[in-house]
Amino acid sequence: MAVPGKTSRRAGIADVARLAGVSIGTASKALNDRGQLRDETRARVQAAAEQLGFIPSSVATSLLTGRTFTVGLIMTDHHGRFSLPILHGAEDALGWAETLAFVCDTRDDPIREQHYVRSLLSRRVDGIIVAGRRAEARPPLVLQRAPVPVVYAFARSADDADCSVVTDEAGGAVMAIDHLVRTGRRRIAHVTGPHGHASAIARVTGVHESLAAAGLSLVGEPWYGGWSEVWGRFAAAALTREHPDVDAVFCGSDTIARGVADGLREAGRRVPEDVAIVGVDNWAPVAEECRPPLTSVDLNLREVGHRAGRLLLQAIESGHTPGVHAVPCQLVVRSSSAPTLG
Amino acid sequence: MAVPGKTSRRAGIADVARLAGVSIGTASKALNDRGQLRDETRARVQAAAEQLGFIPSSVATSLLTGRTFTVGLIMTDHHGRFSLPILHGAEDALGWAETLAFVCDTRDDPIREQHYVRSLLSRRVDGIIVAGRRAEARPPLVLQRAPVPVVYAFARSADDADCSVVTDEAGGAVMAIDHLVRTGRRRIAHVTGPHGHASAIARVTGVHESLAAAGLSLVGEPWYGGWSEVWGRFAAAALTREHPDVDAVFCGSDTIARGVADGLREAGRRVPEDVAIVGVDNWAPVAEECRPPLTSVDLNLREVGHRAGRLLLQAIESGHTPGVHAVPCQLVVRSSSAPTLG
DNA sequence: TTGAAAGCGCTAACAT
DNA sequence: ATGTTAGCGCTTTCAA
Repeated sequence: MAVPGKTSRRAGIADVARLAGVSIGTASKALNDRGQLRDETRARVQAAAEQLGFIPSSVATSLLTGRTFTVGLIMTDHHGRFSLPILHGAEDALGWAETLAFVCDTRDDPIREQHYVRSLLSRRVDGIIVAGRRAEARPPLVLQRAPVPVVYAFARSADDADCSVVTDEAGGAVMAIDHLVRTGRRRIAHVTGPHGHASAIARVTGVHESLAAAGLSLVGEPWYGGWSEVWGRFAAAALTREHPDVDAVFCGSDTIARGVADGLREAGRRVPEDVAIVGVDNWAPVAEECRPPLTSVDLNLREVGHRAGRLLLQAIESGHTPGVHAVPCQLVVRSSSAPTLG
Repeated sequence: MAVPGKTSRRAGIADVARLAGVSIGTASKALNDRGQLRDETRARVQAAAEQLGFIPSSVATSLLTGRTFTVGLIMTDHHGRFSLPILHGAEDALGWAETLAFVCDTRDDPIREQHYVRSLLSRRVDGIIVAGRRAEARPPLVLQRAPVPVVYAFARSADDADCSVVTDEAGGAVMAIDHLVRTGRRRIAHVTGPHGHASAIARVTGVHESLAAAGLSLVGEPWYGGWSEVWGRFAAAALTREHPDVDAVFCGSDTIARGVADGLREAGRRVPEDVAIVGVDNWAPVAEECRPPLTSVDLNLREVGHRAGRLLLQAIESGHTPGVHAVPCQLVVRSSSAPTLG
């Protein structure tokens, strides 16, 4: 009995043609449903292809057509909290293996990035998606005069002639505040990440805007600190001391929010009865394990990736769509912001 | 002024040759440092290539040589907690853009997997890495008679003639227990995930083995439950009730461990003074935010990926290395298991 | 030292 | 309805 499952050489279209007793050109037509062929011939060729386990080489057709149906996906955050959803969204848009993505983790190192870009260009990718790590704009990719479409996702390009897809961070903050106001909260505080961080700034803007529209104002100043739980706990303790009447806290991240939840509980406040909490990221491992589970603003990164993928395909096929495209956030309500019981 | 940075068509070697005033063959030799050429000619060609921003097409050379310097990376867990470190390790092994990886997220769907495999084969990848989601063996990939090397990472192939790289789960448990015993703990309990889960089973085996070697035995039976914090909190409460003299808990995951830490604290036990805790995964967002920060068994997934990448390259270049290759775990000590103070 | 030509696997235009 | 041929961009003999 022969060794199953392996042949020494991969079957090419020439082998298929030979087995089917036709010319290579005829085989090509039969396999691609083109030209005028007798049904019997078509069937015979397809049977031969089947029998040989023939899978056409896309490298040959790429050479021919100039299109590879591959894209590069450059990611800069190696923990993948932001890049992965973007990747998944992009995969959706790229049609599940129609177009395949080379994933390149640059670890935020420009040298490595340049290295990867060159490698991608040499592989003749049809386009490149750059998935950023933060809300700040990033310098555009250095393409060596190669006319390859690029779409920036999450972190927009500093050059507005480029095409970028971002989340509407300020809009997310507006959603959070509106939700709190609509569920009866009036004394709302804001605990967030480092001063000067673009995401923090955008959210603070949204917070003020939304509160002003409701005729309210923030309890105290925004509390700037870090993105950690320990900062959240610390802030909660200080907050209840300085503003005992606070009835809601909007946090710049789920991690901070979880810290705030623990801090409030330990300060004797009930969540959500006494104080409601809303976070940002809707990051399951944090939002769902929080006590109580966290209402959170989802950044819709998957949709950002999907949009980026679609814009990239469009750029490849019809043309460039410059500008910054904002994807709205989405509020996911859990127990931490249930309406006040009273 | 001309539009900068873009040319309508990509420069090919023919353009370089024309600009340098040599034949295509000569240009090729000059650019690849082959053959016998006058230094001046070589320099002239390289200058021309530089000027045109020429980047050789690897699709042409792939067609020629049959090697694409690409691999497929199939991942099955879309949150990426396991796949991402594997990807990073593999990237290291694949030489930072020397060989590029197509990332395929199958969402654990066999149909999608088959789809991706076909797509990868048509792109003539040199090999495939399959990054599994759990410790259980998985059915081997269905390759349509294509002689493409495959390495399974984390979840081994059910066929032992395949090449798999896994973590030494039992060994990791041994490390945890040894650490606890060496730091003076004697009454050790084990709280883990679902009964029947392969990872849980392997760790329990290691636990018993290691305790027996130290002349000890487990406090009670292993506590099987879920992988969540809430299970950890529940287990901690029950554990302190049933075995008040427990002085250490080894947990099947960091998430469980964090729950246990909170549960113990709320039951009035001090961690690590009264009870030490060790988790598994060394997952930063959990291990570092835990109160106190968690000692944890690192699964070394990055090394698993690295090893898988190296084995794949080896399979491509020299030959197949069948069998299951185990990568040892590594204990990362933090405060939750500091030696007893008394 | 350089140029010319064949060929990698495939498609498409043209010939039969 | 089927076969033949040129050529995608490049490397590599072989000839000059």
